[in-house]
Amino acid sequence: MTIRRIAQIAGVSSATVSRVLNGSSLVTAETAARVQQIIDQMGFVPDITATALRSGSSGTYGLLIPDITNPFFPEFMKSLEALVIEHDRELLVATIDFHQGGMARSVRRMLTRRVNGVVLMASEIETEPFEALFKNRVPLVTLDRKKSGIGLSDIATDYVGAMNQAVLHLKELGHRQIGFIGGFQGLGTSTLRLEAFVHAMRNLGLTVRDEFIRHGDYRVPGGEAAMTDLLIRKTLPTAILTANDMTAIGALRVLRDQGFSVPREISIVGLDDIQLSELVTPSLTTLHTSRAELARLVFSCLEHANKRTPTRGRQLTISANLVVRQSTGPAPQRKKAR
Amino acid sequence: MTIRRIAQIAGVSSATVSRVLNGSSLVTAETAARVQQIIDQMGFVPDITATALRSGSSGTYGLLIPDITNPFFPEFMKSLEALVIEHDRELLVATIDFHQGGMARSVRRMLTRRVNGVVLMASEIETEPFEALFKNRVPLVTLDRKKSGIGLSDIATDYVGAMNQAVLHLKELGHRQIGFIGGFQGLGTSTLRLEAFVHAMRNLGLTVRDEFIRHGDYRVPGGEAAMTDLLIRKTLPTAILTANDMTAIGALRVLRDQGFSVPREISIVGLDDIQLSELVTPSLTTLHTSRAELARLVFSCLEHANKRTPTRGRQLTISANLVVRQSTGPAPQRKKAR
DNA sequence: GTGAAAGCGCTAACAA
DNA sequence: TTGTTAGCGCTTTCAC
Repeated sequence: MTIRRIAQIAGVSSATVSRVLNGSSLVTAETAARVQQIIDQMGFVPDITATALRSGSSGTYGLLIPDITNPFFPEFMKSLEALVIEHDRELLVATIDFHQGGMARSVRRMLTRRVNGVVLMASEIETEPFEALFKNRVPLVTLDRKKSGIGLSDIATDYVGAMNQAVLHLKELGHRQIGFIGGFQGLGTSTLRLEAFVHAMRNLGLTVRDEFIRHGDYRVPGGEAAMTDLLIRKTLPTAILTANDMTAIGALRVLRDQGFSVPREISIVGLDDIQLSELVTPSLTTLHTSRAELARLVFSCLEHANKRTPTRGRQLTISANLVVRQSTGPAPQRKKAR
Repeated sequence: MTIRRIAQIAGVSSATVSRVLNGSSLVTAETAARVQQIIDQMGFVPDITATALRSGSSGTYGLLIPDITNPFFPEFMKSLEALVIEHDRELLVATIDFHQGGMARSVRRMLTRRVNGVVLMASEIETEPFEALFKNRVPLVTLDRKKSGIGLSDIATDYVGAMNQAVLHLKELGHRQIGFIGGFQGLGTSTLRLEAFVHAMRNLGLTVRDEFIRHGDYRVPGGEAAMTDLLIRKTLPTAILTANDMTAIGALRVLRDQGFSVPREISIVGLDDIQLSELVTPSLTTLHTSRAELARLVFSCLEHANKRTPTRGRQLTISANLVVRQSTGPAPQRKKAR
């Protein structure tokens, strides 16, 4: 069933059917009604691939996520999908495999489908595969890269503000020896988060001790490994901040398995506030980032860039706020009983 | 940049470029090399929307999921996406909102994009929106509907076998009073799971008591509500099976909050074995279903149906197996100390 | 207000 | 082995 067939049945031209489908005001209400009736009657659904070809635009945005298994991403996707659908666009999701040049392949997939924009939910990237996007004038929205430019927008979380809240909370609970389990070493957002931690500590007059700092992988195993490693030492921090909730949950598991009591002996703070953080035991004190708000910002950057390209992208900021639950408590009374 | 432009530069026809792109053996290695070099050099990526229009097939499969926030689905998606990409196809994901006719809208989205098949990850459906799929000869793969036909395949989990394992496990631990928190009342897979529970109980000579049966919603709140409701009664079951892990986790939370000890006072069994089930405290004894295996079956049904339509779909079965963790233990010694 | 016709980028049947 | 050509379903000038 095509537009022409409908036209034939309705006794009009295909142009008129097209106009009806697109709600053009150039058609008599009468004709429109008649055509629409036939469309409904036949259950006709226009072929959007033809529209895409004709217009050179697929009405699709690409979403590149590193690990769909981290609940943060599905939660975000849900919000973004709702916005995208509401505006009659579509979302093409690709899980990027950091190994084996999966990045280049994902970008190619996006290019071949003629997406109108790409969202990259990772800051740890070789920029090279993305040259292809710029060359093809496909707008890109990134997170925490803090670089914007022609066709390139970025949304950065205010980790400094966030870490300040967390460290202040711990300081008020009497903690002085505070550790940090980060993301990947020396890369993009991981560096940002670590630096924000260091900044907050200094800002509040606390000393950052290198031996209390470890790296993870944004997943549970990384948090476990880092926590295990920290526990080998004689002196322990009384509280630990982490790069994200999954890391914190990994740390929590190791502590539980090794018989430590949280928060009595050690306090843990996550980052993201995924649904899961409320479900673990003890529930996780964490820095909440709004997935819905992030999705809104991402979407507005995409649409902005699609107004008329090439456009200068935007640099936006989003905040994170402390949510106190049960994984933080008063510092244990050891040596410095104060 | 188009195929014709490449042809021009290479001094060949667009047909030849097309052949090179599609790895046709009809081209001299020499010509192919020259053309390929120019393609690489120009960073040319063919427009798949044109191919789709021309061939009438988008190379895309649609995936309809009810709740991307339930970790089961991302875990499944990951496996399915890998398979789909490997075969140079694409996945179009739609979260179906059961309310406000979101189902019909999702189906329409799929139709308009000319997908080559749709996977419906829910059995509780009004069949009506799916008529449109059949009418347009789009193969459909469902779960737990136990109906197959022309262009309709189904993959059913062997809940009877699974529930048998779980009930046997509990029986061996001395449990006799076993309850069940199901999914939605009277719908598709929910009914299947409940019936399987009843079947297993009878099969193992145990009595099913209606007052120990509740319904949930496959999410944490549903499990919480059902558990809360069960706790109002004077007599409690000593063990509870659930329709899925999220429900079990909800039950676990309520028990913890109300000061019950799991598994000392009451045992809980989940279903799915999502990653999370290992992370909660106590870790969840559950019935493991393989996401990877399910994805393989789903994908094979899709490809099968695309060989030559209309084809008779298949009815497949997949098993679930007990994984014992810490949420189940010996029945408490109350009256029948035995 | 409506229709005729060209063409988006690609593929495949046919011709050479 | 390579080229020519028609046309997939749609939108959009340009006529009428």
